[in-house]
Order: sequence, then C-alpha cells, then structure tokens
Amino acid sequence: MTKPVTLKDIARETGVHVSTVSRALDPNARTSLTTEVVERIRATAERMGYRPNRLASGLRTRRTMTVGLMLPDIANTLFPPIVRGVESILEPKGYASIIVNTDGDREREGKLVDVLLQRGVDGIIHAAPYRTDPRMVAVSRQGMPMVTVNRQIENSRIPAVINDDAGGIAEMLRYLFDAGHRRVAHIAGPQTLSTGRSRMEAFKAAVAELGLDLSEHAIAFSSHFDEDEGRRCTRELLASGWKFTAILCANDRLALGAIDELNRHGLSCPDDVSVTGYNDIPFLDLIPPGLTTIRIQQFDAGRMSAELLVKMMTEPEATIPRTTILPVRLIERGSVKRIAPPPS
Amino acid sequence: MTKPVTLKDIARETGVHVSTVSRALDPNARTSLTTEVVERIRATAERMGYRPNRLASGLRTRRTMTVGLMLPDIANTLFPPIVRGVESILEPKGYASIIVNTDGDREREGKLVDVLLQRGVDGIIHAAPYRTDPRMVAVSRQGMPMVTVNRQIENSRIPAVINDDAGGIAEMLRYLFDAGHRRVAHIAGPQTLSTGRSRMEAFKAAVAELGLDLSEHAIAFSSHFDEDEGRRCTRELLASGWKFTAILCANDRLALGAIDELNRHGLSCPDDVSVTGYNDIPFLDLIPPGLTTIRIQQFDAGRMSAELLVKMMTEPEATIPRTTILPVRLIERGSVKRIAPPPS
DNA sequence: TTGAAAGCGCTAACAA
DNA sequence: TTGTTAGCGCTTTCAA
Repeated sequence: MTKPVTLKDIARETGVHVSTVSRALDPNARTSLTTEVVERIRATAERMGYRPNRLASGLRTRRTMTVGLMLPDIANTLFPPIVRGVESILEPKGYASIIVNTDGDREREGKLVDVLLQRGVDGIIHAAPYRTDPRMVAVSRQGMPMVTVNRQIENSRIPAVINDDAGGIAEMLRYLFDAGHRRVAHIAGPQTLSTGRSRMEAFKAAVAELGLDLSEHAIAFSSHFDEDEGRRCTRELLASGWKFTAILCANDRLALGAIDELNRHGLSCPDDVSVTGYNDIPFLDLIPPGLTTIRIQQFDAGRMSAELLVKMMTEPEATIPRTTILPVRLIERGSVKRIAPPPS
Repeated sequence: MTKPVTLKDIARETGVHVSTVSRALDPNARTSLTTEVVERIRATAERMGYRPNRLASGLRTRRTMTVGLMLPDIANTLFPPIVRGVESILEPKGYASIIVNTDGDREREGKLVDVLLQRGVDGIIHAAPYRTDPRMVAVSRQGMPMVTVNRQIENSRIPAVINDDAGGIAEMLRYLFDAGHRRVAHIAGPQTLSTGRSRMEAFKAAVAELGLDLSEHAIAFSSHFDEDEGRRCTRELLASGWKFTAILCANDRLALGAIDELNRHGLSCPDDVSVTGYNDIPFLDLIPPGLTTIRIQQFDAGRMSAELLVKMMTEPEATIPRTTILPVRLIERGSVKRIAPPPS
C-alpha cells in the first residue's frame, strides 16, 4: 500500500506544527485558530489526499467509532433488515460495524465478544443473546454500552428493543378463535431464547383469556427456529392423538415446516388444518397458500437499537428505557380457514 | 468501560519488561525466551484477563487484521451466503470484517471505500463493483489487496471469483431448445454490471450457436436486478408484438417479476410462456410453479475469494489467478413446458 | 493562536 | 535470553 499521508506530512508541507494541523482538521477545535491557517491546512490536506488514521486516533481517544453487531446468522432472512436499520443510524454518524455470527453457539458467542473487545468497539448491539447470558451481562456490567434487539436478556439491565410478542400472539389466537377455531396447537420456539419463551407464554395466557380448554399435548417445543423442527413438532402433535384444527407457530419457518409435514401426511393447509406464522419474512406472500402471520418491524428495531446505543455511548449518564416494544401487525393471507365452531 | 489490562500491567505484576511480556505472548517470538518465564507470564496474563489491544498492535505493525467487505445490499438474499463463505476463511485466521452496503450507488461506493481505508483494512473483498470502476482500480493500484466476487471489474488486474455465466446461460438456452422452444426472449440485467453484461452476451452467443433467428425485440434490458424491472421488461417484450414461447431471465428476481406480469396479462407460466431464472435464491423451490434456474455457488465463491485475498495480503509476491470461474448447475423445476417445436 | 511534549498500547531494532 | 529505546499517527495538556 502506498504510504498514506499523515498529519506530519501536512505539517511539513504547510510549515506548522502537527498539533496545529490536528486542530485545523478537527471541526470542534477549529475555533481557536486563524481562519487563514485553517483554510491553508485544509486545502493542502485535501490536495495531498489526507485520510485520517482512525486506528491512531482511536488509540489516543479510546473511542474507535466502531460497534460490534452480533447476529445468530446473517443468512437468516430475519436479520439483514435489522442490520440495515442499524447502519442507517450508525453510518451517518461515522461508526463502522463489525458483524459476527454466533450460530446460536454459546462458545462461539464467547469467542466473538472477545474479538469485539480486542478491537475496542465502543458498543455492542446483540441480536443473538440467550434469555440468560451471564457472559454478556458481565461485559455490560464492566461498562460496555450494549443493547439487545429482537431478543432480550432476562434479569439484566441491558436495554432491549423487541417486538410485541404478547400482543402479536394474542391477536393471532383471537383471529383463529374468531375464525371458529377452538382446538389450537402451538409449535413453540426454543425456550432458551426470549422470543421462544415469551411467545409460548403469550400463547398460554391468550388461551386462558379466551377460556379455551387445551390438551396437555397442545404445545410442541422446537429446539431451533427452522423448517426441520417445524416438521418434527408437527409429527409430534399429530402423533399425540389430540385433534386440533389449527397450529399457531412461533415463527414463519416453523410454520413452513409444519405445512410441509401436514402435506406429507395427506393433510392440506388450510382445508384440514390452519397454520399461522410469525415475523413475515420475505417471499412469504409468494408461497402458497400464503401464510397468515404477524409482521414485525425489523428495520425499525435495528434503527431504534442503534439510536439507543449511540445515546449510551455518547451520554453515559442518560437514562435509557429498559425495554422498547415495537407494535406488530397481523397479515391475513390464505393459511387460515374459517370453520364452524363447535356448539358451545 | 473498566480499564483493560495492558502489557505494562502484566510487566509490573511479573517484574519483567513489557517487551518481554510482548514476546512471551507472541507465538512466533516465544522461542527466544525461557520456558519458565513464558509460562509465568502467560499464567498472569490469563489470570488478569489480558486481552491484546488490536488497535495498538495494528498501529505499530501496520496490519489491522481487518478486511473490508463491500456488498450492494446485505438484505439481498444472494449475498449473505457469500459473507458466510468469506467469514469461514477469515475468522479462523483472526481477521474481522467490516461490511458496507453500496446500494449500487457510485457515490456511496466512493465514500465507503474511504471509510475502509481510514480504518486501515488489510484488504478488500468487493461484491458490488461496476464493470468499469476506476475508483477501485486506483485503490488496487496503490497496493491495496483486493478481489472481486460474483462480479468483476473489466480491464483491470483485480482477481475475480465468478460463476460460469457463459456456461450457465448456454446450458439454459440449450435446455429450452431441447424442450422445443425456438423463440426465446431474454430479460437482461443491468449492462453496467459484469453479470448483466456477460449473461447477455452469453445469450447472444448461445442463440447464434443454436442457429436461432431471433427478433430485434428479443432482448429487454433491465436497469436493476429486481421484480419491478422484471415486470417492466415483460411488458416491453409483450408490447413489441414479437411472439415468444419462453423468457430466459438474467436472474431469479427478474424472472419472478416476469411471471407475475404474465399472470396480470392473463398468461400463465409455464402453460403459455416458459420462464427461467438465474442464481437459485432461497425459497424458490416453494414458489409455484417452481422456477427452473441455474444454481450458483455463493458460499464457495465467498470462500475462494477470501482465500485469494489472504494469499495476497500475506504473500505479496504470490501469483494470483486473474479469474476463478466456479461451475454452475441447472435446477429443473416447473416453469418450463415442453412444447412441439415448429417444423423446420 | 500556536508550539512543545507526552503518551495511548504495542512491536521491533538494537544493546547488553 | 532479556532490557532499552524509539516510534506507529494521533490528540491533548500545558506553555508560550
């Protein structure tokens, strides 16, 4: 690499001291200099193609203008919009982000947070935490600005930007109820994740609210938010012998798997069993029968989490809301069939 | 943030000089020290929770162990697998990557490459270059290790890892030909991108090869690789009056748009018009009628580009292949109908 | 308003 | 084998 132009080079060229150059180029310190000098320095800097070395300034100021972004997996379509939302705030403010994928692996998570710390990130946005995550709590306790997005770490003070799981699930169950469904199964997400847990609890609460009397077999627990687990849980539900008319799934991929498994058993969605999803991932509208789901605001969640993080990084004393809950919306498609409710 | 442990702290604790500590912790320099000292230092470092400051070492060694990854848009499902492929190589070697999204905007591209340079990246993997991209060529000429992936910059010496566009298009046209199609339209990608251009040229070459006599209206040029442009180009094709039996699209999203537009005109795919895509993005198998397409190797392309980049960064004198072409595969689904070829 | 000097944490050439 | 010293490029305190 051609040797980059440094402040020293500009100083030599303009005949002033490096510190003067530094000040001239710093929008904040510029006030204490002659306009003439500032202009001359700025001009030569421009001409010489000066580019500040962020490493050096970071070393000195202890602010790297870098944030860490921890995801389960960037290839999961749920997360890229969050990333874009985050960047929409950070990039204009001069922050760059280092993205790491935990693959839902605690050991990897540990290694990766170390990577971020070694690089001196000013803050961390975590989209992949576990419900209990002592490691991250410890890092946060040591003063690293941190916010979680989409998920949250329980019993911690780490601010979280999440979607209205309770509201979304309640609305969905109500919707199924209104369509005549009384025996609704639930494919729950991993209970180690706040989303899996809170949606499952919201399901139970909504069931109670509506006065439904469900079987003990009504809930199948998945170990991953993916199609395979959706299939496996559907088999489990089917095998239990309990007769349900609908499956409310904790996310879209579980639902896609469920529909596929139903088909394999000669059952059709929505004619034999209605199925609902959660998240509204891309392309869902093109996949028959059209999954009725809950749309969450990924981009906005990313955006808000970045806004909170910036505030934490720049105003250490500011009070940050512990939980920010974004509203969700039910998207009606073709995977739910209206049926005659049993006489009550 | 709690003040991190530094070499100096460990030196004070163990009663040796910082440089000794530095050496003890450096796997390469460790040989020249007493095993006893090395062990003692390593133990205290461990105990004190030492974490090397990569900024400081980077400043000194002029190697940040960071690479820049330039994408058009991480939310485009084509790219996350490339990112994962890249990381699969870089992460184990201790590199972190800064991902930026150009949004296909030249001005943004310029700003973002500056961001990367300011942060002293050791190399750049570019998945979003234009066919002609003087800016990036200049950066490369100045000695910044760089490789492009998926696309390439023409008339440059920058190594590129791409997929076999010519082969894929030829195979697809041949496939349509064998299914009886003689009048095949092409929705071309943006001609400012190497993929758009080379697929279009491959289409023309394949047409000549098969001795087809196409209308001057056979090709519609899109300005973006997206559904909307697929729709617009389909309208253009339909309006031209030329009768085609199939549309070979330069990528899947154009094809999805084409199918949608055909439907709006009361035409069905594949019964009235066959349509093919390119790339094989996720979920395509679930969308009716099942797009017949060319599967490219995104993960492997990312992996290989990272391997090349590492080589360039660590062995400046190594010879790097100018172009690495990955094989592609035709995926047969339901969007192509076998028809009776016209008597010839 | 500008300059001098120190130092962020680390590495590496040189000395001992 | 270990210590000394200098310096990467920048910011910032203190002096002038």
